[in-house]
Amino acid sequence: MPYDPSDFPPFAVTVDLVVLTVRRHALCALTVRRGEEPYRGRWALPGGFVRTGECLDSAAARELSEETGLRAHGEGSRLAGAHLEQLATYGDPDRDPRMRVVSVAHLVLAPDLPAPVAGGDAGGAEWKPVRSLLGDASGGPDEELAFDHARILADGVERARSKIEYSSLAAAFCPAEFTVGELRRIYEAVWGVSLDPRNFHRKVTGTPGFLVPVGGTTTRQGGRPAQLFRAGGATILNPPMLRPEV
Amino acid sequence: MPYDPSDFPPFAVTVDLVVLTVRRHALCALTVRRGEEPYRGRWALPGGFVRTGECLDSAAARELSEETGLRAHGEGSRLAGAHLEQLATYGDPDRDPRMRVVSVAHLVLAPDLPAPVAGGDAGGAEWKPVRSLLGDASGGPDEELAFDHARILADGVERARSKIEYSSLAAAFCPAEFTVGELRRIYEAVWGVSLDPRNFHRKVTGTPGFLVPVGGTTTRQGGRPAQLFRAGGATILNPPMLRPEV
DNA sequence: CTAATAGTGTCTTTTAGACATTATACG
DNA sequence: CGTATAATGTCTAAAAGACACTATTAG
Repeated sequence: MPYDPSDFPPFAVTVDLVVLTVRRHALCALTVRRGEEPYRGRWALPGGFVRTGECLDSAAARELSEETGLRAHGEGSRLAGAHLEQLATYGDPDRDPRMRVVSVAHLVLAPDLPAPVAGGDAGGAEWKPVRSLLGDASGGPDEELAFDHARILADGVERARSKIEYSSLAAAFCPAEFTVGELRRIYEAVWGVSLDPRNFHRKVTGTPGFLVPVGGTTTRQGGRPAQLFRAGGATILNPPMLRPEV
Repeated sequence: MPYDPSDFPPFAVTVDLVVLTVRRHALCALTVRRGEEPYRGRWALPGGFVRTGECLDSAAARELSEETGLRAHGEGSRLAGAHLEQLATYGDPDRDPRMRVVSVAHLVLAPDLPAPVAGGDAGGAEWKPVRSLLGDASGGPDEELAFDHARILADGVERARSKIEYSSLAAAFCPAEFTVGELRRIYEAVWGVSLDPRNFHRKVTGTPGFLVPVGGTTTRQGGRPAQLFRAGGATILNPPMLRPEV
């Protein structure tokens, strides 16, 4: 088929970010308040246009940095910073009432940030518990996100929940050094379940390459001091750590 | 941020299809020969522009139907036809030398089609073994795909390989009614391994909702007649069927 | 008959889940 | 001291892997 510019309809391409973290035992997503119509005053996912000459991942990393100051790294690397990966693309013709916008959503897993989020071009940014944005078995959401962002967020949360089963990505929610108990509380918050601390300890310390002891100990949680670990090089967990059925 | 049309650079949005099937014990992908520059005469993945007013999945289903005559159905349903899901989006600025094109790749898992593929606007369509398109441990590819389609294909193959571990999607490669042995040969072809027929039989027949006996038997492969099954309603396999390590 | 595939069963090893016990901090 | 968390160990049940054996077809 010919690539005559008159052949194709004009599209705007944006990146939207599902930025997840665990704060106070709850899975939270980064939201920004919209300053413009439509959906003025409503909460939305951070995002923006892809620029000319910019690839999709760079646009997502740039938006992330603008909104949070986090530096992202891709699927393979294990440096400090947040994990970033492409999530899915949303392009229903009427998802934006003004024009045809195709949004390439990205998923970011970030450690709990010390400073509350700020900056960027958004009116205000806030961590909100996922349950208040999406609702759960006991009720609907407290606040409806703008556009189709509730669906994007739901897809991102499901991706995160399923991906920590088969990979060591849960460590992306932790600071560079963390304890087994802190990692377990990540799993519990993301899955919304309770895990047996002893079986969890055996599982993660027995999986080669998942955790690397770093030598020190800490007593952040009170009680007996815990060993500190950092994330190992392994990215695939085999056998996986499966979610409890119920 | 304002959505002034002058603010965003113009993009073309296409869908590309990774259509996989298993033919003669080999995982194969659908390719079309390019009739235009660039990459004239090279093999490429089927695809085309997303039309105004058309959502991404519809565009992919339309392209699939035009290229193969297959009717697609989404992730949930289990009707006759092929499985279609979004794979990933590729938008590097220089992936197409003529203009900025963002391609939303989709993955299709199809049963072995009786008729060789034809039709559509492509010069010719052909099933090609994935190993000849991507190469393997023993060597590089026999033919280089156009654009970044080798990477897209590789991502689609990896998605298929990993998804049949945790879901009953392998049945999408089979006709409506199939035997346990046929399903096993699907796994063997997709993963490129040999599986123990007895353990495989125990695993798949012992997973509730995976296979539903349909009553008849067949002797397609020679030997003792095998029971016929159809895909059950279960989409998630728990525990999963993990790939052998080596 | 042999060859090929289907289907069932048995044994061993690994892993998950439930839970006891000890260790080391804090107040 | 009691309480909280960490870390290790023990027992059992479930599942995976290796493999013997029988069943039913084609030729």
